[in-house]
Amino acid sequence: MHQLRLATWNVNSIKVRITHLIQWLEQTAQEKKPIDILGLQELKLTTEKFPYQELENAGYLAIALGQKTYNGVALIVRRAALTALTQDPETAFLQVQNNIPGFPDEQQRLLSATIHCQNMAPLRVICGYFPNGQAPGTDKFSYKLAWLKALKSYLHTQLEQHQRVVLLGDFNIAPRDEDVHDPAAWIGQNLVSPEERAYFFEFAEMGLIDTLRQFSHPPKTFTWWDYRMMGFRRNAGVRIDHILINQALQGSCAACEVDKTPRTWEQPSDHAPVILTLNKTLAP
DNA sequence: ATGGCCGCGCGTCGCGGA
Repeated sequence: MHQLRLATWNVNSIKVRITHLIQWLEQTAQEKKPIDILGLQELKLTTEKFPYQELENAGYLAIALGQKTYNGVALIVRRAALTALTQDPETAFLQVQNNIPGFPDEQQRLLSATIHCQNMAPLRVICGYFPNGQAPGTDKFSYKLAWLKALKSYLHTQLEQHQRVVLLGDFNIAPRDEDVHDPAAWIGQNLVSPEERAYFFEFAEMGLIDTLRQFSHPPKTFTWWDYRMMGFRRNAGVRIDHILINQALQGSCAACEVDKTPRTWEQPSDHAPVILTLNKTLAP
């Protein structure tokens, strides 16, 4: 294949959603659009309880960083997409980094690894489950801003150390009013506050590109819909799950889409996956 | 219509999510 697909999906409990995940991976493969690299968020279980075996049976290798009940992130990669030298669990994920160096945190929210796929220059993939923040003025909001500040500093060093960087995950930030179904109703809330949005645009100033906005999409393209109030049916959602790439990858960017299919299934996650298609390149 | 959903845990409600 001359293309590589990266995706992000907040599964809202991997234990509950493993069947959906496997089904989605199989379905996308059948459609000749296999997911090669996937970042997961909100595992809601400890690392040792992660369903490594189910994913391996489906042809995927995984690393996970979990905790009981809350948070938790994972990276998975399609074994067939890896190079001959990296096709085993020891070498599929290189330079693995748990959480943000220098930012001690009980909450498991960030996982970085370097991945070597066939006919593709190595990718530094950073998978994040950004704090929700509850509401401006709360302790959780202060924690969110502190986390974002630490992340920004980490991204600076990552961009210096790695040629090709992908930052994907549940950012819990809707960057602009067009990313919110009813901007007036959201004024004063988390996800849309000027402080949170400022970080998103600082990432842009650092050269990180919001890939969905590289392409045209219908108005009201969202990635999360409230379980309540028939949010999905009314398309009352927000766009908070993102895939950002650095400028070295911009020329390889072929498509970015939200896949709403799994959100229509029985007992779905409240988030839909986002998929980025890259044209493969070995050029420096 | 100002509230409606979902997942988790030692739980029969409260918390967190967004």
